[in-house]
Amino acid sequence: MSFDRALLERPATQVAPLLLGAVLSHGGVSLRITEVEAYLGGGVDPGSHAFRGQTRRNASMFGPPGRLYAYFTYGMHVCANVVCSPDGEASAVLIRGGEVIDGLADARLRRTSAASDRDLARGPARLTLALGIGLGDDGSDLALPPFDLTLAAEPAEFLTGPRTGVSGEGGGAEFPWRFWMPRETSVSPYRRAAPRPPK
DNA sequence: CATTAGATCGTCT
DNA sequence: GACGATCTAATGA
Repeated sequence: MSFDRALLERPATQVAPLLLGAVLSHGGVSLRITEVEAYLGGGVDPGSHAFRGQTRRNASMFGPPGRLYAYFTYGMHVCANVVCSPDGEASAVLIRGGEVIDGLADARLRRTSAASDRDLARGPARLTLALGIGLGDDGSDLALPPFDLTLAAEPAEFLTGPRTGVSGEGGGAEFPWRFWMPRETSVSPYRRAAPRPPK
């Protein structure tokens, strides 16, 4: 197989740095992952979809590691996670950014609004679009076609900070679970969670 | 570069 | 009924 599944049987916070530099392929496009965020289960992570236990949407997070957790948000976007932790325990790593290294033509066709090649997969929703990942792919095994995930041979150098777009308790400095590779232009710009209007 | 508004709908309370 | 693990286009410095 394309990756050691046992490596993913750990909490997402430990798996996240291992995914930096890994290559994810789907839909004729391959990209080198440069930015991720970790989300835990067990009720310890207020920013996680699994914070209040299992629901229909987050069921994949509770499944075996090495599968895809894809969800729909903001009425129009799909985001992709790599499921971590043993079967029955929920945690996942959100893939936030990457550099397209193969299938540039296909990626451009799906991302007609991208201003430049570096924007093709810069941001979680842009990334799923570039790869052609949809809700129907939720639960797919990333080690099997049409997917492939190959971890980097050498551990990547990385930086950490607060997670992007997470509001409430999970958005603070107590959860510095965003991981990215320094000097990579495909890392998405940090955005604070949108504050709700004054009344 | 920075900030802002608007789009848009499934999910959970 | 409110709120998103967001993006794009538009505007101003």
